Amino acid sequence: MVSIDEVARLAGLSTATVSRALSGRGYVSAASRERVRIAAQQLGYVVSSRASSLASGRTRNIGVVVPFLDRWFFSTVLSGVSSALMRRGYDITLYNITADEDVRKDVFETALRRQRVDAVIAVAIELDEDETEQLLALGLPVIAIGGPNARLDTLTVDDFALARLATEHLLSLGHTDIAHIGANPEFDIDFHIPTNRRLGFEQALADAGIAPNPAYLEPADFTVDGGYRAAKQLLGRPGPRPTAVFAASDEMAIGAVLAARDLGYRVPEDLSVVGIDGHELGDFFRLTTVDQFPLAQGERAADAVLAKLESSDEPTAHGELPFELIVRGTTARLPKA
Amino acid sequence: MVSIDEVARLAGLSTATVSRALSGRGYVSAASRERVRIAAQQLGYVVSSRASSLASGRTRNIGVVVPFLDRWFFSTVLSGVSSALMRRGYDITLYNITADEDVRKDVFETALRRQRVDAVIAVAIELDEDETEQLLALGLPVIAIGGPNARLDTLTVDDFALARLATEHLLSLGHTDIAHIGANPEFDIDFHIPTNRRLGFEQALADAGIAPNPAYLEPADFTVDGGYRAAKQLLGRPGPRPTAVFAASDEMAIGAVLAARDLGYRVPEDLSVVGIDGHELGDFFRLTTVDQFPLAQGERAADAVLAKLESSDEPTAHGELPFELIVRGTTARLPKA
DNA sequence: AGCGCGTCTGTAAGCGTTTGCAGTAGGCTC
DNA sequence: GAGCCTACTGCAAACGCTTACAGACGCGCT
Repeated sequence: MVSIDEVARLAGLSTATVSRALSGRGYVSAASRERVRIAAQQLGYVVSSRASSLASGRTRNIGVVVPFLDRWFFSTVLSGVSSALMRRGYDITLYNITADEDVRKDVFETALRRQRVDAVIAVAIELDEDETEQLLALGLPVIAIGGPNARLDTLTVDDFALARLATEHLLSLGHTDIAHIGANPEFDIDFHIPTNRRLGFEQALADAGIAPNPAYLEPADFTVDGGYRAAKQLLGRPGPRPTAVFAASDEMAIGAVLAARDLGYRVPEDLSVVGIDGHELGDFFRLTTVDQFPLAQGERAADAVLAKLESSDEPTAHGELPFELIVRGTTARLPKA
Repeated sequence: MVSIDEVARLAGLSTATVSRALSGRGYVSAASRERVRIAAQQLGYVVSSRASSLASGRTRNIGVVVPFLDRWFFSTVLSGVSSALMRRGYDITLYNITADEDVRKDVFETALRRQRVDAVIAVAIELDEDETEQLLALGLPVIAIGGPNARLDTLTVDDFALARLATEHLLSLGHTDIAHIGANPEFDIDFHIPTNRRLGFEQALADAGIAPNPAYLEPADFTVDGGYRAAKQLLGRPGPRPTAVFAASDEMAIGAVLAARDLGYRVPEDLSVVGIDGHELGDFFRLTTVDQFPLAQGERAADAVLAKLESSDEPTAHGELPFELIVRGTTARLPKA
């Protein structure tokens, strides 16, 4: 491995000047800068992050904490984070909080404290008091995406508003018998996203003067399969059936579309379906959805964390993330009886 | 940040002994070990990876190079890598090779050379000569998954055999008019996976004495949509139509199933469909597939790289990855005319 | 001419660990 | 009792950078 001394020797300068030239800190004459550049290039020198970070306290590395790697939403956010950070010359190290409690504990108590990262991005993690405290105690800039947390700088999408928008879209098409696939009202107290979407849904109905129908609330687990089963229940039960379904995720919405088809209902003629997310398969299924631009969420989080890193005083505040109704082919006007 | 000196003071020992006690290297009496444990625990001490890696040359961090983060296969492999490594106390830093040539160049020329990682896992990257050279020049253990590379230790799944197995499954059900959705024979010279799958398919047909029918070869881009379009072409064209389709990925197979349904063909009665991968949605669609266990691939790569790290002489050799035919509901016996 | 200032450079002291080496103590063998 | 070995410990020198500090120089000012 070639070290900074060799570059200094070849450039005929001290290591201090080489360091300054390469990092862009402090005064270096244009001539020296150029000689350093050439020498470094010639030797194929790359600064050792080990030594550099020990000496400077900066690692040029951001920790990203995610609950899942193999689910579309999270890997898409991660992809956004990654592309924004790599562009700026930062590396990213990954902390995958799994269901395993020991691993999770280890991440907060040990892994994140190894001084490997300059800052942390937490993606859609429901953090308890202790974990929030531990993140804060790192003394590093932290940005959380989703799951509002009063003590952390958070980028959130307004799930309540998202759900209301999706529901209002159905209402504006004349639907009044609208079902919701999503949170289980009995079990979702601790997990905000599904709950907020359900509440937004209910608010939209209330605003339209429609009383909530408990039979039109079907819990599901945010998978295609879950959405499929839920929709089958909603549509297959004897008695009145909904003319529209608002699913709390695109994957469930896709499941609902497939369930409707399997039961012989046409989408959107017999059933309108709207989802949330902006899933990559949405286009294929012509799914109407409220896109929350997960790739852009990742990029914004990366930008925000770098901004905090560069000027720690900046009051990053709590950012609101954009969303947009994308009307495609799975929703239509309620036919006149 | 509490340092090793404070632990040493509290334990009444030298920093050297503390270091040895915590790392488990060299002689330390049981009593000292215990005192160190307690002192470290009490102070909440965590070794600084900055200092530790500078002094020891070990980072306890593995670099993982992936071409995509937001595609199911890659994020699943990554998930496997991550869980296996975290379990062993390793961190993982991510290098996402995007389409952007500059980023790709930067990863190989700079990012990987920052001494941030002890070893590298390259997932399904088609490496050219230079890149292979650069990986080797790192002087680190490297494991590649997929894309056989004679100069690197590689874990490969035998795509040729996979494809042959899938095809033989269809043959054994009595099908002879079998179409393939996958590689474009004209453009796939540089990308081995699709090509090998096509060749395996053709070999199986040849072994069964069936002449390849160029009209039954439909290129597609490995997405659901691509599979859908390809299947529509295959089934919609006037003239003879295939009774079975072998798609080179599950996502394309799912597209094919949906296309068949949309055209009014029943699966599997009118058309059998088999895919490759073991995609998470395969179960939902009752898709017959050849599973290649991507999660396990990631875990195996992680184990292999750690094994190389621990005993560098071990001849890891070129490992073959397992695969298995999973027969579900999209394939059936060819009905007697 | 003398002064202050901005620019540039080098010297050397860290940064927080790990580890080679030397030293001690105790137990064995002869 | 000498000699050797093993188990344990501490001292201090790395590891490869960054940066505070100080010195040197040229410039414009008084």
